[in-house]
Amino acid sequence: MGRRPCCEKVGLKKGRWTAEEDDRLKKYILANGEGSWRSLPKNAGLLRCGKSCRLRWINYLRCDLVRGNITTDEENLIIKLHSTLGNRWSLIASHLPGRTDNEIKNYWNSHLSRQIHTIRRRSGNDDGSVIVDVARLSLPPRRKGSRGRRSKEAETAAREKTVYGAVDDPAEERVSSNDGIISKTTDVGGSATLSFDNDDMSLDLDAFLDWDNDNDDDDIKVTAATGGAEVETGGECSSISCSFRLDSPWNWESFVDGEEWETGEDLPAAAVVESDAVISWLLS
DNA sequence: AAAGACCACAACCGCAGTCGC
DNA sequence: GGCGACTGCGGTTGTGGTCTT
Repeated sequence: MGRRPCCEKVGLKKGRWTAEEDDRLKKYILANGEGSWRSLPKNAGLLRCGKSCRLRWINYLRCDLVRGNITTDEENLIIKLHSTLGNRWSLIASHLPGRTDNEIKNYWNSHLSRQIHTIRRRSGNDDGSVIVDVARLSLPPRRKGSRGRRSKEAETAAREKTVYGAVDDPAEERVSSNDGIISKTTDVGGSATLSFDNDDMSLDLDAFLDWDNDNDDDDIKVTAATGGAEVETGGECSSISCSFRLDSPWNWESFVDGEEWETGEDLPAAAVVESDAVISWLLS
């Protein structure tokens, strides 16, 4: 004998909840408490599956939910927790009061994974090595509803609204360590160089230069070098250099071993990319 | 102005773990 | 110990809103 479905499917309503349904469910649970999801719909006078009621309550109607956008702190925490816990959303959610596993899962899938999506298999290379697209890692998430490539104006406007690592003092540079992930914000004129010592890691130089070429205002200039020799385009590179205008706050996320690095300097030898750790984290 | 593309998020579905009989 | 009910979790899908063309 097979498992009985959680509820009789016939005649039950599906899809979006109405305000009246929400009201009924909320009143019932406030009066009778959570639980007994199977019998709840009938008792509350709802033509819904018990699982649907439970989900609606947990993800939307509960009083202790935090409304509003995920903050930068929460985002950093999610990234950190995901690096150690993987897709165990309920466990991750337990560390973020007022946030639900569904909310975090959706946020990850729609915002963070797209940034993480910058890791790609190197085409034509079957040794499992990967490419990290630093340009895309650095771009803020797209706004809802946008499609395809942004217009230059929209791209510039969105970048100006970027809130990554806001810096109060223009001369200040902040570096935060996060289990091998360094988030670096630079908003002072100068340059920064990111070097990869590991052959398994490289930059998608084409994408990076394409992106740079789309910026008319010259707020960021990119040059690239392979083995110390500058190249103009194409291929992959072992290091990049970027110069920043004074009024162009920018954020770098890279994956190094926790050592700070200074504007205008190469990464210290101890701060080479830990490709294995990064790859396993990104692919987890 | 309209159509189509794309994204964010709500909701659904199937599976697995736990509990009680 | 076996079985079914219940619950919770994670993956996936559907829908509505927004933006571009």
